[in-house]
Amino acid sequence: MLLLQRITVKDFDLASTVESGQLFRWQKQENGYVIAHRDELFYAEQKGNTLSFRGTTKKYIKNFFGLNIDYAAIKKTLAHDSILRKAVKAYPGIHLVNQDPWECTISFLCSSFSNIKKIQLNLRKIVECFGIDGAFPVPGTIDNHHTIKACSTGYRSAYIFAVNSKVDDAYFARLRKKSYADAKDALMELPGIGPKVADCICLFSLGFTEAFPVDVWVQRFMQESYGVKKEKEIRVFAAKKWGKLAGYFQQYLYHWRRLQ
DNA sequence: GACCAGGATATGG
DNA sequence: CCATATCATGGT
Repeated sequence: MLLLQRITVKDFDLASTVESGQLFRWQKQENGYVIAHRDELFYAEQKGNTLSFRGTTKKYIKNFFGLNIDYAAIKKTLAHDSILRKAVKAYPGIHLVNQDPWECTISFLCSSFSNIKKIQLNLRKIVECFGIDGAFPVPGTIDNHHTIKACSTGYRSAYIFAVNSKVDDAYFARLRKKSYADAKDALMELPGIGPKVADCICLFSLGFTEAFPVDVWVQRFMQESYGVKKEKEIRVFAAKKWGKLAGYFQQYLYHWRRLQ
């Protein structure tokens, strides 16, 4: 309880940001959240415009939660579209989280045809089996196929095992320097990473805000609201309509439509 | 291009 | 208790 540092925030809501399906290693507490990410472990809570935290630095918190991004401007652009306005109004404080690309990759490899509860279970077990002192295992160390399967990852275990030996932190550093299209193409060469998972990694961990992950909920929304049905057409539509802001919109849409 | 497996969890009947 | 749905991908 002691020694909470404070940051004044605006246009930010911790709860909907944490619970909007971008992050998986968190636990809800009475007043806030314990959040684990890569080798960070911190606690955060919010009361009004005050975000309080302990266990990490102010710099990390600001970068992780995108607190220096001008969300008022993003939402203003968004408000031109009456359909999107509803989604944003419902959860006006959602931010995109700036994740570690390695943990993000493993997380979304687990996500295919799964659900948030189960992904959380998978990651909890992976950290138990392969991590050291509760930190997320470093690239190259999720290296036992049998154990990965014992983490309830099912058929995804083969992908996790293969990707573990194909990437490292330097690989992701190189991706950041590429264009969005090139980074996505590179990711899709990895086993188990298709367009959806590649877009999640691009959006949540590599800073490509034009990435527009299309899952069942986003697909439903896009069909209902704009009459675009096919996954590929949806991505083209979103890129044309929203450009660099597409990823922000996706996050509002996903959370809103899922909780309908 | 359509269909299908794989597998654990939660939810609705 | 059983049926169904779930932030997909790769193989046939």
